[in-house]
Amino acid sequence: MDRLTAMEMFVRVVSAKSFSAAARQLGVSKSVVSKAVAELEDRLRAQLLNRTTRQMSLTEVGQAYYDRCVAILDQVSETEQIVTSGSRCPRGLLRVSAPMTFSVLNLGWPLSDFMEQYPELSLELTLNDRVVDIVEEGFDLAIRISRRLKDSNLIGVKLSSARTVTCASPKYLEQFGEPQHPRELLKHHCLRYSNLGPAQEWSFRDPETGDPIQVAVSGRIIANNGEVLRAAAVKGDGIIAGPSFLAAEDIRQGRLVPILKEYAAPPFGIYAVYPPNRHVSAKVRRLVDFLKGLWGENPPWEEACDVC
Amino acid sequence: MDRLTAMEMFVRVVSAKSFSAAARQLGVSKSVVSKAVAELEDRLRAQLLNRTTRQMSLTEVGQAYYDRCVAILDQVSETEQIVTSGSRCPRGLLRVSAPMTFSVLNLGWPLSDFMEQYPELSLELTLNDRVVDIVEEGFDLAIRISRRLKDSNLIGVKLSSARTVTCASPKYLEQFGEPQHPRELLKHHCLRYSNLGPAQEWSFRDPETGDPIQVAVSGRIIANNGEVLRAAAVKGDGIIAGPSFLAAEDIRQGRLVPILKEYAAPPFGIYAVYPPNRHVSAKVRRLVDFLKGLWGENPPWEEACDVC
DNA sequence: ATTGCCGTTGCGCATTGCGCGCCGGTCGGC
DNA sequence: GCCGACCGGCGCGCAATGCGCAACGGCAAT
Repeated sequence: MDRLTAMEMFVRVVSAKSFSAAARQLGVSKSVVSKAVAELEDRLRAQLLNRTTRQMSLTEVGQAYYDRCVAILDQVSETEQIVTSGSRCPRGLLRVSAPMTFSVLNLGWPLSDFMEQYPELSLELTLNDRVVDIVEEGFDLAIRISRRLKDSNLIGVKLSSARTVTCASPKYLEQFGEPQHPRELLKHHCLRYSNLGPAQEWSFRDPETGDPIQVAVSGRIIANNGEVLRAAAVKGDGIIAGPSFLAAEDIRQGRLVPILKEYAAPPFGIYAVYPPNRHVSAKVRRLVDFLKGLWGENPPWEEACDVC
Repeated sequence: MDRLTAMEMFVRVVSAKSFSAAARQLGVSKSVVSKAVAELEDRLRAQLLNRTTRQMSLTEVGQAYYDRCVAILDQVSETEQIVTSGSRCPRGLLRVSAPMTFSVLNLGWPLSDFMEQYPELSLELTLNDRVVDIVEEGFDLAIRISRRLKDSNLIGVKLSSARTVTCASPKYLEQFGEPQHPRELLKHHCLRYSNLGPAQEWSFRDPETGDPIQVAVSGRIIANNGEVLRAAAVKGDGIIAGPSFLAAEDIRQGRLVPILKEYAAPPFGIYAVYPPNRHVSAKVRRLVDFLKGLWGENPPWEEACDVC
């Protein structure tokens, strides 16, 4: 018999001053209550209750045990309360890993709104363009931007999508001409992003055959930060192939002009990724839901790129 | 699965940082440990542990739960310690009911010795010649002096025996003559004890046939206290038929002389009586053992009466 | 004397308990 | 780079414990 259940039954018996009444209150047969108390007494090798047929009284050890049982049961229920509450209402610390550029542009204000909803929640947002080991480093959630989730033992939820937009400033295009085919990029100044690995190949797709086109571009500027490259592109330093969310505002304002639009590679996904735990905490679930509702399949950055 | 056992397993897993190690330490199969933790997580609807194949880490709620589990388990084991210790070593309050006269004469010093052995024990000795309801009034133990224990739902242990000794002072016998047969008591001043009920019959036994002889004695002094009657007898006020332990010292000193010795009724028992609990506490067990060893079947009062 | 309620106990049945063995996966040693 | 050891999880078969039901003895009130 479960020891805590036996304690609960014993406490009930004492407070009800009756085995039968306790059994009724607990919704079990009285034999269960009787056996529970007898089992406690056997384990403790002590008499807890003096049974007269007509009434019962606590022995001295029974009284001491009763007091402590009440304390223990209180503590247990308080503990379960605290722990269980975390599965209903977001609370505690939420550790999120997210890519740098995307988050700076799109995650700041929304997260602030999210946090306002849950006063008991703390957020630790770690911006990093590395692919972090989410469980090893103790993150609750990561936001990944990639064409395909390869880490199969993680749960990935698609939040939205984006695509790579190739563009340059009007001034640059005026000066160097607008390429009409990806291969022409070889003769252009391309602003390269170093985080994707040493091999700097830009991906396109043939609009007729659908075949991928890889172009090993070159250029004098390489950075591991999209914002820097974007600023360089706006300034007219070269052509940038960056995510739509990075270029959207500049395109909307006319500072950058999309090129090679018909050769655009398929869009990639923006995912929320978390460990495949059987019990997803409320804080993670709520944040994922929040992010899903935030952008959907027609996020603002895509809209901005479409209208061009 | 027992909730406390599951907590213990969880705590073990955390401290060992491994399910397998915890299982080995606890002497169970690892599937049990795995299921115990999984069951905890299911009940709490929360993830307690982040499992990587190679190592595991506590989640935030897991850490909080772990801390509280340790506290709860400490409290439980401390409680069991305290309660169980009472079944090994006498402690707490020992409530004893005992007859007045016998205890004043024979229980004082021995009980003092007994108490010296157990510093953690307290004694509440209630002297009373009533037949108390031992469980109703909350006594741990009662000492009963009677020919036969009739309260069958109590456990009775024979500690020793005594008998009724009929005697008078030499001066009384000189003045009124020594009766040679119980029936002659009808013509004597008999000092009567009122606690045995309204019918005042003294019991004897025919030494040849073994038949009981009942004599409805009379006399001008009735008391519910043996000491008073003994004092009266010593003073020469009449014949007393009292327990051997009451008269022993006076007989030894010659202040009282036994009479009608061959008509003496069979001895009666001195019993320790306690409720028929399945778990007899150490304090009761030890006191019973102590009292049994104290007198045995040849108590000092019997010796004193035999030599006469 | 009878009735009703008490706590306990035996019984039958269903549930859960356990250990065992296997699986996918990861890491260390050679 | 490959193999073996170990990890945690899971399904299986068997045994143990769980439960409710009903009967029992005891006691108090009627």
